[in-house]
Order: sequence, then structure tokens, then C-alpha cells
Amino acid sequence: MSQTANVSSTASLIADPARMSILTALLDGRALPAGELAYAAGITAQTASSHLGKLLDGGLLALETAGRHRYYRLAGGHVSHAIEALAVIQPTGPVRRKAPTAQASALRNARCCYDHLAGRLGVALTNALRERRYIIDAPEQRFAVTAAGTTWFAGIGLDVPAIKATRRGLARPCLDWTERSHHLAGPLGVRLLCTMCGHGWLRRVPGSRAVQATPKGQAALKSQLGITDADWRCD
Amino acid sequence: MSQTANVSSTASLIADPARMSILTALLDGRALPAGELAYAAGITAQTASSHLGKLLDGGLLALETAGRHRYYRLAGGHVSHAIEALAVIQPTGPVRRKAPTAQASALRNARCCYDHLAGRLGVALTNALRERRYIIDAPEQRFAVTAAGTTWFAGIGLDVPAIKATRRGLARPCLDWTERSHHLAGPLGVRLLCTMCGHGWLRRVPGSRAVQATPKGQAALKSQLGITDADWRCD
DNA sequence: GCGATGCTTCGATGCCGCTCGAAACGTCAG
DNA sequence: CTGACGTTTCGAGCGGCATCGAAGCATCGC
Repeated sequence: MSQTANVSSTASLIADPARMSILTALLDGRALPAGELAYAAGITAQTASSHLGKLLDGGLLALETAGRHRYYRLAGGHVSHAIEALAVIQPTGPVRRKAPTAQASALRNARCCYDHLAGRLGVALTNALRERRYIIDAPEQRFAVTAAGTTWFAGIGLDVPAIKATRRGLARPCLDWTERSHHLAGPLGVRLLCTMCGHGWLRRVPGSRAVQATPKGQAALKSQLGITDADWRCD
Repeated sequence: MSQTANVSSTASLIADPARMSILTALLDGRALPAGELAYAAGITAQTASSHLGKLLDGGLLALETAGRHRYYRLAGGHVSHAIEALAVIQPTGPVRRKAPTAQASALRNARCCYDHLAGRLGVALTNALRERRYIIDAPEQRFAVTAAGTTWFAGIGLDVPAIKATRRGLARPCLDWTERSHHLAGPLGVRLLCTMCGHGWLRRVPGSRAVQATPKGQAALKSQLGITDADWRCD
């Protein structure tokens, strides 16, 4: 994809401190002449001219000629948008420790890890599946589904043979950040979360990675796999 | 002040093509081991290790250690957001044309941008909502929902007054990196995608950001908003 | 015309950082 | 313990780019 080459070349334009000073001076939308931008960036006119030409070619600036002055301005709102998006990314500094909020513990209890279930519930669910030998450890960082497991998954409406495995297999363990244990990932994990949400057992919280278990879901977890609230809820 | 230095240092991390290849390989949210990223970027393991360390320090990547493997992933959605914002900026010059693969055009047609709809369909949907004045432009980079809009959303089972706005509002435009136009983001955008998936109109492709419209969904788009396949499908 | 001003181009210099070979470190299998 | 493997660290080579001096263009005032 030539898109990646394009992104990095654009980023390299912003990467130079002198050019960034020029862009900063123009962030408010004004159009400034080359000489003033050179002064703002603390460089000579020749150097600034080189930078301005590159920014122009890169599509970051627009040019407006007036007499012997040449006024430069940002090419559009998308440029300032990109700069602001970059400003959000901060180097990893000192680790800040904060008391876990209610939201944080909800995330720790049950959350999405991309498209599969993670957190204490994800780990508890995976352990229950392993204890019942519905899934077993397999080589190359994978889980295999046993015959009993296929039957059990079918019982909740999940057709295992119909799932096509990716390059990394049908199911695999995924390390859980908070629990330092594994939960079920891979296509099977994705479908399992989907199915449980479809039954109304679990509910994804909009705009968050948190997952809630409904009363119906709590009952199902207990009857199907013997998982009680105490096994994973910790507020 | 130090903000500008921070932006340019972040940009310099993205500026290197090898590092950009690494970031591209991680854009879908997966976590990949260092060796695989080295192979993806076409560099040796030593060089990749250096790059990964810098990206980690720069706050672009997160690390997950599993045995002798070290899995790297994007530090968060803000990183992919910044990359997409950069991708919007195009050099003013010869337009290069590439042969799109089937997967690429699927992504271009319809995909998730985090939790809301993007791509040609996302833009077409947003434009239709604006044309019908269900949503209107509002100050501070936002969309406002009109009374007619609230009624329409309720008609598809989406209770707008029940959605709580975040700090950035209820709905806002998000720049689409392939279409260079805006699509609907914010809590309303998230709920809208959710609702349309719930009706079986759209279907998220597992393990990908691609979104498919079902036949039922195509009919609904036509009857509800007058959007035909030709408006957004382009293979 | 003539000089002054604003800006760009050319050429040379110096430095940053990307790159890979070699080697050390940590983990896993036997 | 030993060998294999994945990853990181160290060191040296080297290409690319920012920088500035000097010169070349264009415009303005007189």
C-alpha cells in the first residue's frame, strides 16, 4: 500500500522542529510571509525557504503571492486536525497510580479484548471450559475443541465445525493484562462472545470495552458451566 | 512550547518507513511478536527491536510479554486516529493510482472507524442524514440532532434523548481518510452502528474492520434514507 | 536605470539516525 | 546442563538531511 509511504513522508515533514515551529505559527489560520516564519522558527531565510517548499509540496501549506511577499497558510483544517491528533500521543512517562474507580473495576471484571471476552469473567469462563475438557491445550499456542466441547457449544447455538480457522488457528489463549492468566481468543472466542450477547446473557456497554452479565446470563453461567458471581465479580 | 517538540518527536517516529510498516501491521488492533513485525517491515530483528523500543518509549505501542515472545500492539485508538489523520494529507502532485485488491475495496466501501461506521457507506449515510436535516452542523466540530431526526432515530429503535453526551458532545464529524469527507462519530455514531447491526442490516466481519450490508440492510437503506448500492459500492 | 528588499537556488559542511554483524540475555525443550 | 530460539544490546558504517554562506531572481521605491 503506497498509503503507508505517504503517511510517513507527511510525518517526516512534521518531524523537523523548525518546520513544526512554522506550522505552529500558522495554526491559528493566519497567512504569514516567509520572512516572518523564518524569524518565528529561529532559522535563516534560506533554510526557511527550503522548508516552506517542502511543506508546500507535501500538501500541508497553501501559498498566496502578493507583490514581492509570499504568504503561507495551512492548506486546510485537516492539517491542524492531524497536528492535534499527534499532540494527543504522549511519551510514556512516570507510571501514575490511581485508586481504581467503579469504571475501572467494571473493566477488570469483564471486558472485551477486541472481539472476545476478557477480564476475570473471561478467565473464569476459559478455565471452566478447560476443566470440563471442552477445550484442551494444543501445540503452537492453541486450544483444540474436543468432541464433548463441540456438543456443548452446539447446545448454546454455536456451530463449531462451521467456523473457519485463521492462520493462527481456531482458538488460542490470549494473555489477560489484569489477571495474568489466559482467556479464550481466536475465531471461537469471537463467536462465543457474539453468541452469549445474542442470548442476552452478556451486554456490551456502548462506548466502553466493559461487558455486563444480565441476571439471565448469571443463571446461564451457573447452570452451564458452574460459574457463580463470586468467581469473577470483585467490586 | 514543549508541546511542539512533543509533536515533532512523535511525528519523527511515524516518519520512518520501517516503523510505519510496523504500525500498519498493527493497525487492526492485533498484537504481534517482534519477529513477525521485523518480517513485515522487511528489516532484521535487531533493527526492528530498536524501532519497537522507540515506538514504545514514544507511547505509540504497548507491550505484552508472553514467555520468550514479546507481543506489541498499538497503545490505543488515539494512535490509529493520528495515523488516519495524517493519511488524509496528500502531496500536491501527480496522483498515483493503485489497483485495489478485493479486501481493500471492501474496506474502502464500508468499515468500522473504532465503533462507528466509516468508508463510502459511512459518508453516504452521514450525507443522507444531513440532506434530510435529521442532523445539522453545529459549532465546535459537532452535529446537532433535529426534532425530525430524533423522530427518525426513534423509528429505527434508537432513543436519542437517552444517549448521554461525552465531553466532545453527542455527535460529531470524523474525517474519513479514504473519502476525504466526514462521517458521523461520537456516541450517536456508535449507537447507530450498533442498532443497524442489531437489525441485521449490517454485519461486522470478524477479525477485520470491514462491514457488510445484508440484503435486508440494502433494502432498509433505500427505503429509510434513499441510499442505493450504487451510492457507496465500488468494487 | 539603480539600489534596496524579500525570497529562492546552489554548493559545501556537519550531524543525526537507520542499518546490520556480532554477541549477550532470557526462555523453552530435552 | 545443553542446545535452540526469540529478542535485545553494542558497535561501526554510511546515507540522507538540516543548516548556512553566497549568488541569482523578482518586485518595489525613487
